[in-house]
Amino acid sequence: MFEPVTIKDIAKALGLSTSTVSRALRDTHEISAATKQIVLAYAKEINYQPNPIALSLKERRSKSIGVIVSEVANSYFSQAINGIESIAYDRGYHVILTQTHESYDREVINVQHLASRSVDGLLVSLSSQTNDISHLSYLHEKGLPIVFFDRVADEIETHKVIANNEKGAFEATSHLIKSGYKRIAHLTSSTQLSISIERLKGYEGALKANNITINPSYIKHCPHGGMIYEETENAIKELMALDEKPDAIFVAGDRLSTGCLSVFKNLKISVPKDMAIAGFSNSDVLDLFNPSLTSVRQPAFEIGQLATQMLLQLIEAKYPVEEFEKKILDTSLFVRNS
Amino acid sequence: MFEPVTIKDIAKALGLSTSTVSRALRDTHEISAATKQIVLAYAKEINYQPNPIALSLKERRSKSIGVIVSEVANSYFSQAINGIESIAYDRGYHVILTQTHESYDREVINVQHLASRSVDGLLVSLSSQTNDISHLSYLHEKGLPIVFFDRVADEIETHKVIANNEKGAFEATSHLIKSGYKRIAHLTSSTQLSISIERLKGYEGALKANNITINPSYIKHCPHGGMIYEETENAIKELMALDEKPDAIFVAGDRLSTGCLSVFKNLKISVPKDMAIAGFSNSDVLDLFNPSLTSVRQPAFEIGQLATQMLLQLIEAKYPVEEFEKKILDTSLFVRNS
DNA sequence: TTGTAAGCGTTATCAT
DNA sequence: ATGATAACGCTTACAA
Repeated sequence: MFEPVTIKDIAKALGLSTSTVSRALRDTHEISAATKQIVLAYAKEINYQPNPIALSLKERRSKSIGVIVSEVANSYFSQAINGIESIAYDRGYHVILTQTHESYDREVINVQHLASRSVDGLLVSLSSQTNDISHLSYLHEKGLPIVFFDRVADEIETHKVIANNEKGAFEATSHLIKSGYKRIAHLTSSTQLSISIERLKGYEGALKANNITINPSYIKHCPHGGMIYEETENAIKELMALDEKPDAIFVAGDRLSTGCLSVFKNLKISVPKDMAIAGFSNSDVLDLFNPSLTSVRQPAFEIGQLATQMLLQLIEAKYPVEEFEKKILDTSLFVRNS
Repeated sequence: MFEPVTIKDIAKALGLSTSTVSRALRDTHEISAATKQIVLAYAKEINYQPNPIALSLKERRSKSIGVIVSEVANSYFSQAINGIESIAYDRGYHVILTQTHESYDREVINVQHLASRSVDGLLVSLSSQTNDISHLSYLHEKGLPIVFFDRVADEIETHKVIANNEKGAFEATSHLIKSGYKRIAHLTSSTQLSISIERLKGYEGALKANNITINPSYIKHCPHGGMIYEETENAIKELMALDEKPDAIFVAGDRLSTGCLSVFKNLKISVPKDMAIAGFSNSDVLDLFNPSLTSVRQPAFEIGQLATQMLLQLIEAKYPVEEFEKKILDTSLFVRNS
């Protein structure tokens, strides 16, 4: 079974040396047109395919990039991965995909697994549990190109690509305020996540801009970002148990938004009928049909593309890069239309 | 920058030979406990990481599997990929992801790119454009382990994992019939796709079982499976232009189902108000909120897991496998609840 | 128990 | 223009 053809086989069959064959196969000038033709013809005939692993060993690069996300089955990430793959494909890179499921331990393992030189660079969106980023900074200092997207680590000096979370949150919250809501709660994920911090800032900014006092009991954290139903349910139950129930919620995450909607769908406790929800969500299906969500859409595909371009730039840079960029892409607000 | 530590470095530093170091690092018994400790301690100190590429070259395996799907940003596939990744992770394999975007050419390129010995096996769901599978059968004959999932090629003798498409289609169509619909159209993707054929069979079976004549003009193909809005729109317009308009549609695909719903949402032409739609869809968000779709849900995660288990079994088999399995997992029907 | 050497597939360097 | 050789990092006979 599976006996791959090597340069050696071609050399033997044609009575040439491996170096000659190698030269013929690439576009070196130090070879006669005649032998070149013979080699190429024979290589084609027996369908020779170069062994990328041997090449990787020699050139100390694998032509592949590692991607670390929390969940593939999340519209935002699957769209981002689509963007990542599109650029990687064009540039001849493989995409190696890993998930953290929001677990710090798993993130560390994945990073190390990928990084032990089987990957030329890393595209990272941090897990919600991640506080300590030494596993990444260690590699970064060693020279492994890393680009963050979405959930970034400010401590590490490298390229970053994010959505304008603060502005998106500001707009969503402002939209709720303009629509007449006054007691706006904020449902968000883990406290330390960059996206949570930015979105919280936008939420608070909008309240301040409208002279609404920030009510700390209106701000609820779900560290697992909507992955655990009960967590979201409890947060909402607590909000609904308040003396002054909120009349709207700004939700700061994709899974959290749908989680929130399903809690409201199932909830037995009394919920204001005209409760409004605005939240980050990249599910194209959701805002096509769900009438009760105003969604903040992130340009996930573009973020993935841009992050990949930047990573490949770092990987292929001849000299160490000194200037790092933080690209911030605008979100768009999809307002419910009925 | 990035000067990786090798076994050679350790050997030099400790005044040992590379083979001794290599032995110490693994669990060979042909080594003294003393040197072993010294080597392990030093390796840890300088944070030695073995180079997987060198290992791959030596052992002729990369501990990675290639995945070929049409689109990541499709609930079905992202869930399947989640399952794939979960098993691959447990078994220490990397997942290399590629997309065909339903293009045959791209499928061929991806297959070749992955297969040229950088991957130990392939998990394939065919593109809707694929007729000719020689690019796969060639590799399969050469001994590359391949497992198909979802969209399979019956011509190739290997493991396959699919949902019970025929039964799912039968149930969905039957459900429409039981609900009182009589003129049930069928919106499906490319003619040659295994899933299309199976779902068509289930649709026709349900009609026959209920003594309803099959109306060929009720069966519409969208080769791009809902990826091109106009294609879906035209199909539906044609259905709606028929003298005897259908009163229900059974839709045979994930993107096609949402595409169909959005067409109805946008369509200006007259559409029966009580038009019922039942279709394959794996969007958990969709059937949570959309009242107008009865959805056939595939166990995508389990399909991904099972396919990966089977692939790894093939990869790690000591002897060529002769008996191949076709696993068929049941779908479930989510009926609209209002 | 440890070291030497060959080999995995390729390319670069140096001869010829 | 072509061939021999070493090297990429690792493992494994085989020798010592």
